[in-house]
Amino acid sequence: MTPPVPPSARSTSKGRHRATIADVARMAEVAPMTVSRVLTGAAAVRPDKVKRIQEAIQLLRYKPNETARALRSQRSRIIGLIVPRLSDPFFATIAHAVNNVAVDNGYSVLITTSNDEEETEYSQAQLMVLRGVEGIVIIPGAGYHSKLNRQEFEHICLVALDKPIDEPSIDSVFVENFEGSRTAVEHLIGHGHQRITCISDASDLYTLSKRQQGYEQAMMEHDLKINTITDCTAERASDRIRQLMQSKYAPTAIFTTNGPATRNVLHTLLQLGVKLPDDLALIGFDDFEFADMLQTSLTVIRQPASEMGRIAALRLFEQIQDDIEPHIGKVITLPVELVIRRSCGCKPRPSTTPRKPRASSR
Amino acid sequence: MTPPVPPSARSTSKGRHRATIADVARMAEVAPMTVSRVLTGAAAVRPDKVKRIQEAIQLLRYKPNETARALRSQRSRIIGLIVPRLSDPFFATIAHAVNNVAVDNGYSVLITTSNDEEETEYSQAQLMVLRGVEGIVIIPGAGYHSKLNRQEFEHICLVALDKPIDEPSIDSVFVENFEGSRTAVEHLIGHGHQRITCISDASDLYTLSKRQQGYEQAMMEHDLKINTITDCTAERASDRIRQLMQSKYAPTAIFTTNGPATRNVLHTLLQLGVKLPDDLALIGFDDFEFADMLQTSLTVIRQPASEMGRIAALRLFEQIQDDIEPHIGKVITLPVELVIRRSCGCKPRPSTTPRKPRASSR
DNA sequence: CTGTTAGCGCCTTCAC
DNA sequence: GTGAAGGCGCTAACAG
Repeated sequence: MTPPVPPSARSTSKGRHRATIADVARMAEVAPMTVSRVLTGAAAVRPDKVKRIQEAIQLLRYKPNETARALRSQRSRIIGLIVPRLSDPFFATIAHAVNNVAVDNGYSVLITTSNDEEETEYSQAQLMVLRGVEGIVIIPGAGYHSKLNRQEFEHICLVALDKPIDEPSIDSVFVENFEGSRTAVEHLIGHGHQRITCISDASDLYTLSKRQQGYEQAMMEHDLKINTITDCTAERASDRIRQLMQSKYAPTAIFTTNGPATRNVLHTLLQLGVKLPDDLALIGFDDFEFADMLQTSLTVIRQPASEMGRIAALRLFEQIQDDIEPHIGKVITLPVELVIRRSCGCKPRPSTTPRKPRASSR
Repeated sequence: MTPPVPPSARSTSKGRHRATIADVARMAEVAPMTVSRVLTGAAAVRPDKVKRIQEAIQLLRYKPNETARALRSQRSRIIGLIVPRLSDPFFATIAHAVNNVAVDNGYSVLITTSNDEEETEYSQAQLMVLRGVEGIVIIPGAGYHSKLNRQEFEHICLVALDKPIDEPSIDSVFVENFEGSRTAVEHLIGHGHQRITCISDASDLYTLSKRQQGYEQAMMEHDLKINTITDCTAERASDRIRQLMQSKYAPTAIFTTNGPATRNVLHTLLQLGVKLPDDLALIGFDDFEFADMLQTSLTVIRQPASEMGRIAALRLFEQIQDDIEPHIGKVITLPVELVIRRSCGCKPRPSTTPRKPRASSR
């Protein structure tokens, strides 16, 4: 039982062409327009014709060509998503959530990674527009001002995530970087610490500086001396931390402002044989898998990664569906959560199952 | 200095329409076709006209509509990528690499997550075809036979990654699941272990069974008794491991066959207060961030995630560019690597920097 | 080298 | 209810 070959079939190196709406119309003996109406439900069609058309669709295995639809209707049903790196679980989790929302809305996602490169981000965003995406969710890369504030993006739906684009009218979704950091540092202060150092890894200026500000606020409110290290990259971490721990103002607690900084610091502390939380207390911004299974389980500020992606995508679809002038400048800020484990000095609660790190969405 | 408005400009709720090739042709006083030739370089055009055309392009900020191009030329310059979950760092790292290859080839990536659901995977793959993707890289979901072996995918370029699609003619990229597992188990045997249990989490049948076979092979070659647990899910892990460790055949070493299994086992061992590697040795299949910073750093089999994505995408582009009948059934198998840390019982090498977990590509 | 014609597959518009 | 004409923006095919 070989399937019937569409009348318009031609053989190419890639095989037969798929059936078109004209093929269906011919087989059902109606006009292409009538088939279109059955497909889209745009207008009523006599039941007997509907039946003939549906039979033809079945027989020919007809499926509408979405590219042609997009060209004709100027609606691609595709959104774009730009992230710095997918190899970062935080961004990847956000991407997962964005995709789920898109699928729920009948949309597909065109994704790209900027690799934190200004030009890549810009050219890929442009390309997405040329491909007709109806909107873009972007996590701007670190270390530059995104060019997506340019005039050419003026009329396309846009939601910035995690960090802002330098243009006040763009909708944005952030977390409480300042408040979360202040909470974390206050927690350390509550444990009696006075010498607390804030350590960043010199990447993302926006989130890191907000978190540093939260640290500074907490310190100032308690009349404590501020000590911030901002260049604790993978290469320099070891030297900087050794130096810090050997200085006469060695801290009794550390607050790290993002995942990489936490990782770099932890690594060096392990090498130095520093025991958490006895020799030193530590709280990091951003949770990660296995944070609860380290030598000393880590107390962290958890960002709602999945929720961030979900909210950003939902906001994008609001823009798309309302058909509004997109750039309202709505800012949504999501709360973060202090997840208390052992590294801050808290005692483990005996009868409670340990807090699991970030769960995947769905 | 406001930019000139294209002659065809109309205002809509989303702002002006962008300039078309006809606008450029009009301004440069040539035929649209000539503009097209300048754009694509398909044929030579007289220098003076080229200049006029390029000026017009600049002035009108003309950019070609890629949807129209795709429709006309039947080449979307888009590939599809289907992964079970992006929240899994292994898949996300692969996705990152696939995207990089795509961008290098001037292509974009339409991504979707199947959430390990047969129907989602199938319908999303279909949708991608309707959107005109020139090929698909797919990581099939666990727990079912992918429907992408259906006739309707017969003529589209396809590369399966990590696990096979039940159709021998589809190109595939795997890792050495069997060999890697045998190596790991032999390593444990080399440490003198005789009672080694193999633990899986009841997810992906293909990779897990290959890895179990590798374990069994190593055990049989050394006349050791095989003991395989296949249902060590997050819910049951705790009971199963307790039970195992208290039985009179309690193992002296464990081999876990994937990341989740490793995680589940580790978690329970921590709760039970089992010390690695003294009370029990452990090797897990699949490396992860922080594997080197756990209570006892973990010895693992590392999969070349980034390389897997890169190779799969390259193979897809070979299919696309060669314009061959796609389904050759080429199988590429990548080697894995035993990363020795502490949990297997090896002594740390003093003067060496610890092996870092999976690095991100680029 | 350049322009004309035609049409990719679909849907908006307007007759009937 | 239904169909014919036309065009979304672009380029293949063919003249010249």
